[in-house]
Amino acid sequence: MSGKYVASEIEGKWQKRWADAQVAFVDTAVPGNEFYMLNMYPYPSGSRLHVGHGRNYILGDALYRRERMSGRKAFNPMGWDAFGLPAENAAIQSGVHPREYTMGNIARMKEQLFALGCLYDWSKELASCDPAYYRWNQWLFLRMWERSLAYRKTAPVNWCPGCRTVLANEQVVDGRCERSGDAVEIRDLTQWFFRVTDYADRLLEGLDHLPHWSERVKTMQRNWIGRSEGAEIFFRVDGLIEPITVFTTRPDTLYGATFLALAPEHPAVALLATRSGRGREIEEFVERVRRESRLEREAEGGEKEGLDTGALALNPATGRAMPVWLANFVLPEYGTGAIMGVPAHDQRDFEFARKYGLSIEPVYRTEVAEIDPAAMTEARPHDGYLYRSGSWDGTPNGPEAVRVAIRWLEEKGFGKGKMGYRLRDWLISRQRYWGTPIPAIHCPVCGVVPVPDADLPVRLPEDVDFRGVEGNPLERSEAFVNTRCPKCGGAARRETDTMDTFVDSSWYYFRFLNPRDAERMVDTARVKRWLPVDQYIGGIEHAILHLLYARFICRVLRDMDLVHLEEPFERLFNQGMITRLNPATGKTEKMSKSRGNTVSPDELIARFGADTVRLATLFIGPPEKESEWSEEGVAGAFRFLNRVHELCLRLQELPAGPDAPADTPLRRLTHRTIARVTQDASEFHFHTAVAALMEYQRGIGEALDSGSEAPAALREAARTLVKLLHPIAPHLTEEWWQRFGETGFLVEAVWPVADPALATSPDVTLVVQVNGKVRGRLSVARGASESEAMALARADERIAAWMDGRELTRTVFVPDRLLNLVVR
RNA sequence: GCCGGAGUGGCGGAAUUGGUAGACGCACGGGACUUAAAAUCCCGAGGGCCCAAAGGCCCGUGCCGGUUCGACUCCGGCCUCCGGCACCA
Repeated sequence: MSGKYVASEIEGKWQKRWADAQVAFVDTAVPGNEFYMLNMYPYPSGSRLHVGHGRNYILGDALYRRERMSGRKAFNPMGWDAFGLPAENAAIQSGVHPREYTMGNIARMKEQLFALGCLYDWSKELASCDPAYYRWNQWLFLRMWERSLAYRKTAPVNWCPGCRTVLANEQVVDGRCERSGDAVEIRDLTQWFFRVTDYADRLLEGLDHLPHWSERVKTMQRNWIGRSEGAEIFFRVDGLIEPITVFTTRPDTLYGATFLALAPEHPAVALLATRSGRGREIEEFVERVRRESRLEREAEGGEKEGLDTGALALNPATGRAMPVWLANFVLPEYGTGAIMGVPAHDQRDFEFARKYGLSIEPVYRTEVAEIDPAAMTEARPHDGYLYRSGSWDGTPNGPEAVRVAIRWLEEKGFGKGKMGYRLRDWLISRQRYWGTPIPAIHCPVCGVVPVPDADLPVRLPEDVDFRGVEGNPLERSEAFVNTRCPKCGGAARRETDTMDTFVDSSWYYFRFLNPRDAERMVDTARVKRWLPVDQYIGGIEHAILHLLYARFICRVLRDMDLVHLEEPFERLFNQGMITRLNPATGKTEKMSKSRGNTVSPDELIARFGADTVRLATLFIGPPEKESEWSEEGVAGAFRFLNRVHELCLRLQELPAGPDAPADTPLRRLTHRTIARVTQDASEFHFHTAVAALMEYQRGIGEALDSGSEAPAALREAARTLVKLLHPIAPHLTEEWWQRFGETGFLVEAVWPVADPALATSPDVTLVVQVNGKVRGRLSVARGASESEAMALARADERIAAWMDGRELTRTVFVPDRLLNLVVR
């Protein structure tokens, strides 16, 4: 081999050897010394593993290698989130079956992972589109159905016209489909849901026990669950048998409630329409509001539209009649779909009342303020204390006022305390082919019947044509749709909805422990031994999608006694995105295929090698933040690896010398570097670890040049350098491990341990300050006393000059750090 | 509006149980090598001021104030940016 660093030669050789040795890398567990790491698994739809997206694989691999070298039994599995819309959309355009498209993408991505030198436990590989995997989605669905955690209902749901399917609320961002960007419409459809709202409190409470998750993600989940404390109040309405129930966070303002407003979708609206003389008007209003897309209806500053139904409700506190209105700003899915209007203290209610001439009655005031409702220009804050509120009068604003109101409501039977949530049930139906078929059968006699366990999996049919097709192709597959009712044996039709792909990803982390198990979904004993996942690495985009669903399904499995844990992921690391200047827009944007500013790793690997790409990616900045990609950074990384290579060539030619494990400057540098790199790598701060290694490389070179270092110290430095650099640049370092005459894989070698006696130097620089300003530096022996330092300081000309003619009033001495002389 | 996070050189960033601000890299300038260039290596550099030079002084971590011998770090009040939620009752 030539003296020059030729990345391709070295990397090809080691990638082949690692691939051959894969089986040996898969460990059996040793309890108490385990490490289970999970990269957010790639989507095959992202057919190119571009550098931006690839950062978490490189990060994950580097951490995995370091953990292995630290003697932990680690495994790093890979699963493919293989179902999804992109594959099906590609099929519609090209006619290629989604399976073929998906498998091609997986193969391509695997090649790129190998090319980057990433080690995964391929024996645990799984893909969600495999019937051996998705049958357990179906099995889980059936268990949830038995427990009423899966159910079917007709409800206004989000419909994406571009994807031609319904979406979960979590997949709607600012009124648009998070995938296609189309404005989402609201349609009344009968769909399958998971009852995630039953778990709202547990999901919320659990966040308090995740100290290793970022505040950012936890806040996002808290906001999404959106719990608010309040009360339900029942209002009797003339002509209705059932009272109308309202949710409010301010039951203490009940005396100020002057109207009720219902969502046009409220179930009582139909009755009100027939009873009042305004049936036609009401129907028209309902129609008009429902035609508005969610985007229009929730738009900020949208005009408040209302219609008086003519019905009257009774305010249980004041005994007065309140008109019942319909209002476009009342949303059917939050609370009860009905509100009580308190115009005096709520800006939205105030505007509505002003527009339609409804009365305004303040119930809070401060000591001084006398309030004239007619003079108000906006709603008043809940300032001061209650008045005009019967027995509640004089109660100051605050939690106590709410408690007083709830106690009164409960005593009188007019209402009760209640929590409100923003979170809604998880809509899992999708009107698409490429997903897990929902295991249900529609029988004209028996109704909706579950598929018996023995008939699982319900497989996707193969005889499907995709090209230019409208709607769900499953509906046109006779072989799939036509079946027999498992109960009565009569002719029946199969459910053609498939599941949201987030169902697949909600439990795959359990499946890595028994990927080929045909007997059960999860292996409870192995889960007990390995879970929770020690370290999860993923992007922030899953903060309230995947990560909320996974926490939910984990709890469901726990309640089924299949797993022991409440939280699946102990540590969560959100790597930041890589941005890059987009030549088309002139702006720095996140790297993505759709924006056309990606950097292909293939090209960079061909030019510089995988080690350079890995180094540049890790060195670019702190991994939790987003960082801008630069070509110059890659060149810098390449230069450094060349310097390492050349240094290793010189170290290789060392003459054999006597062992002299002395305390030398190089040995001190070696052990200080071990301490730094070990610490940095454990915090994912590979960028500072690289900085330490750059200093180390230069330090070893200088030690060599000096000619005075003990050969033993140089030999130690050579091996330490490749060990510490290995997680970051694995190929070059494996090569040098071997050339230095070591045997076995470096990835299986022992991570070096810093000798604390050597990691600290015998001399320290003591800073001398006068009145808090640095005026000099002294080199003293570690542990020097205050009087020794004082003597040295007085002997220093410069310091003496600063003290000259002034009175020393105080000295502050921090051993090994500083001496501060306070003078007057 | 509510909640969370962040503001440090030309740039990416380093340093926080309060103790030398700017490690490491990029870009830049100078030098060595070379016929020359590239590549490589070495040196320099926060801003301002004094000095022939050696060297020295002042200012400086978004802004204002506080605590302290000493503040990027702690406290109070602001400003800006990023992210989440929001006609949510």
